[in-house]
Amino acid sequence: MNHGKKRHNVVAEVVGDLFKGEFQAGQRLRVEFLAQRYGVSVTPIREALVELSGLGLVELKPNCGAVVRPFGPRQVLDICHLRQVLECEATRNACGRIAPFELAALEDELQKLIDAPRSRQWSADTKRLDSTLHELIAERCGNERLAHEISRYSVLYRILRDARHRRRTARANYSQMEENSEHLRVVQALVAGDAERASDAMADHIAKAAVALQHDLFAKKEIEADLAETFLESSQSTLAAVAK
Amino acid sequence: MNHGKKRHNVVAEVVGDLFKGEFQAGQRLRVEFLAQRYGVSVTPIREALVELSGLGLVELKPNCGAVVRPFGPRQVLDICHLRQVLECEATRNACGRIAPFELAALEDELQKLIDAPRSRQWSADTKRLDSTLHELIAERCGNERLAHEISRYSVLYRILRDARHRRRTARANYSQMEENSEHLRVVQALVAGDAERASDAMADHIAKAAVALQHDLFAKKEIEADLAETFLESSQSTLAAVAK
DNA sequence: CGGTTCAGGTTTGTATATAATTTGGAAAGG
DNA sequence: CCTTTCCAAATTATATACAAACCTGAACCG
Repeated sequence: MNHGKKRHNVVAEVVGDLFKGEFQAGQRLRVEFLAQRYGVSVTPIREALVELSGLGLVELKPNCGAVVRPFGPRQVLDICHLRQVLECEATRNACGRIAPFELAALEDELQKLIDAPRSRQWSADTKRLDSTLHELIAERCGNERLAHEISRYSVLYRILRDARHRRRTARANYSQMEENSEHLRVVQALVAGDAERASDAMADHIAKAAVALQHDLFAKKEIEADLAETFLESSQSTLAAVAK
Repeated sequence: MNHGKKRHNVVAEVVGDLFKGEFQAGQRLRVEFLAQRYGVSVTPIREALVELSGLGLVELKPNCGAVVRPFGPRQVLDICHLRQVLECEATRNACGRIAPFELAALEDELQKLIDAPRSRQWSADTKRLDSTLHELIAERCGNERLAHEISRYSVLYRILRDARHRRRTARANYSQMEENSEHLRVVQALVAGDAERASDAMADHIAKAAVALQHDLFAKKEIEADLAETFLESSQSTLAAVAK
């Protein structure tokens, strides 16, 4: 039943454990240890380590095995930064390549969600529309490779987001409410055919999501200096400069 | 002596064969076939396929093996586009984080190379400075992950560049001559602390390299429409818009 | 104290066996 | 003739055992 997906499962479990802080940075991951931990043989483990190395989560030294790379607030921010760069470019390029009726449908649904009362269903719909919009933009950006990279990062991001969701905080809910408005601004810019404004709206959306992630995943004191705020500000100043 | 690097070798050989057009798009790559072709056992092959999947060169379907993804002018352009996006962001962020004496040394060497006569040594120096500058910018961009992604793409790009070099054309030499001037403009902007100008210079540099690659790697008729020129123009119009 | 050597443990590669799954085509039915 | 169903061969995915190369760390020697 899960034949042919063991490697994938192992990758997901290791990523989860990494994000939960189960592994220390610099720790060596021995294949036999992992095999026993996850209840599979060493073959899928070895392949999973190659994949994790490609994701930049472990370093694979020849003849020396895998060591886990540092993972903390800084790395979460780096991931969000990459996501911002990739998705903004995709948004800029997707502008004009999405049919008006598709945008109209999205705009309609988003508007309804903004006015609708919060509920379990509302939360699920918000999540669904988030995926829909981001995937639509990636799919239509005209660069399959860019779409591929975005999908690579959405894997990481989704795990982070779910980890945050588990520690439901007031801020998380607040952030989810804002999400629909931020998405709406992106869609409206796309409708208007204004690529730069759409990209800026996307940058703003991802920057705000990054800040929320920082606050929810890590205790305040863990956050060095004010990395996250700096990220947001620099993002906004870029916007301001372009908007003239 | 080869121990611990077979997977890496297989990846390099498959990439080379892909770029040489040995494999058709959509073709299934059976592990046993590849094992025989490259003279290794199936384990390194499978691991190499996982890595190639991460590079986006093959698609890995569960229980169905690997199929090669399309590779042609469009894909080369996509690679260059990604490279442009990543390196421009790195350049913008690296601005102000590179010591003046390092920049001065680079500026000096570039200036000398521009004035120097062409020779085998000159060509080697040009290549060396190219790596030095791009690596320096990636290293100092303040985002390890961004640096990691750039390095991933430099692997692909370097193989493409070497493939072009094998088919030495007049255009290739001409393009290499321009390279030093383009690099110089990047360095000068960094010296001036002008992040946007540095990023724009980098965008221009990579766009021109992309166009040269297109013309050297593929016969004119193979190039659908005028993809490459479009890329260059859109890149320049973006620059123009930002420069106002 | 610094460098060398050596043994143990780990990774990497090879070989083989088994289970699960896909695939392609043949047979059956409409 | 076309569609569906089903089976068998091919292939992938996993497990396991083992040999060889290599790193690490510690004892050892100068």
